[in-house]
Amino acid sequence: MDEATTQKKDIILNAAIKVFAEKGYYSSRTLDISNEAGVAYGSLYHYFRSKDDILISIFQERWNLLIGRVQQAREEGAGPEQQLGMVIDFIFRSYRQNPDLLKVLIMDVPRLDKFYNPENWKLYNLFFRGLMEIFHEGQEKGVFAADVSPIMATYIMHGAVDATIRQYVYNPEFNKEEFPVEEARDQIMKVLRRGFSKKGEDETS
Amino acid sequence: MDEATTQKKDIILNAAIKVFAEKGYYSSRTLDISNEAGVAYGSLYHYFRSKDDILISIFQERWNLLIGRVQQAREEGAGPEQQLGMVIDFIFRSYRQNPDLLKVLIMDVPRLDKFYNPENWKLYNLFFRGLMEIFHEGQEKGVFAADVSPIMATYIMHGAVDATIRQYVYNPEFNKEEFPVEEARDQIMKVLRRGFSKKGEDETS
DNA sequence: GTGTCGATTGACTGATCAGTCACTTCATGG
DNA sequence: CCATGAAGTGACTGATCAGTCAATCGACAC
Repeated sequence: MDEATTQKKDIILNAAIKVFAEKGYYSSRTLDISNEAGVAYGSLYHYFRSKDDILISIFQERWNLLIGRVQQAREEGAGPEQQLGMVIDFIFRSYRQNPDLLKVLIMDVPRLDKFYNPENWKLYNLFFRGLMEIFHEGQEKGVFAADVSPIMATYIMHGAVDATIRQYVYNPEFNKEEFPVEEARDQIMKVLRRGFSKKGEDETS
Repeated sequence: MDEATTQKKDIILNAAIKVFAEKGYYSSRTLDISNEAGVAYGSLYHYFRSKDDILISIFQERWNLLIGRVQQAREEGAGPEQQLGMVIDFIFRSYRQNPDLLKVLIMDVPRLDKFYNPENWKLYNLFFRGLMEIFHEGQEKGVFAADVSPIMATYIMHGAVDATIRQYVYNPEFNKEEFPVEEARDQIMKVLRRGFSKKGEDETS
């Protein structure tokens, strides 16, 4: 795939992110995407097999970025707590930079039947695998409590971040101005640090 | 609305939950729903205005149940921690009893454009309001840390539960047999109790 | 100047489905 | 036993759209 092709695909993908975020996947017309991208309707099908393929491509491309960041955090973060903080921070910065993308990844991708194939599951779970490694290392180093399974810790962390961003994206009653993303991020980190901490371990049955 | 009408509506709603859970809202045909319910196609439109109306009715009816349970927990739970536990326990028990319903509430309802009207937001946020009261009381009684806002605590709790149930519903790589719901529930409670606990408050900057 | 081939175009088509509606059946009460 | 209207029926329709395809463009080679 040459440079020009990659660029054109990217233009279409970014247009699709915008359109999907605005109207939701099923209400979006492929014609809307081609208009937004400034290409002919038929060109979409030159670069992608189908509408589904466009959505799945968005996921695959951007999810790989996320996995890369987890890897980077593993390598550069001083300790498990810092590594966790880096991942959470990256997700919130991604939201600030491109709320539309997060909306699509959180709301549209998981609703597509075709998304659930072995290839995508593998990719999806790679992110969780990276997080689990962080928790596992934290337990071995005696930083994180040993009585919480890394897999549950992973889901709890992911859920906390996911649900919060959902509020930013959808809840009109949630005051974004009075509650900036940075504040939300810090509070989540605070709760998770305490929740996973070794120090609290003996205090609950 | 007389008894017979209520019953018939309920039959249709339950059939719809099954169909939506199986194929997803957009891939479900209204004909599938009438077949599943054992009523004529046209009858659906006697009891409901539209396909959207069916999905929203599912949400409204069942969400009111959830809100009632939060209220009940507020009245019967000994302390904030117990009350929180009762709510979490109710959600996990709902999943065990009717996984299809949870799947629809988590995945299909939030993806419907028509869902996002003021009436539904109000109902949706009533649940969060109830949870916030629990956290607020916990802070006043000195059980929960004062430096985590009740609203964030609410989202974190909701997200943790939501993300975990999502794994049960969707992730084929997640081993449900080796990790029963009760275990997941207990670990979430453990992490949240520690995370929100007053005792950990001074240990993080 | 001419040939080749991938990129680009958008009008068209075939299939799909939510919702309608004219009709039938049933229950109730006078 | 009839009248009335609510409940129930399912064939049909009108609108919608994803995806196709035959035609055109344009860049590069020889």
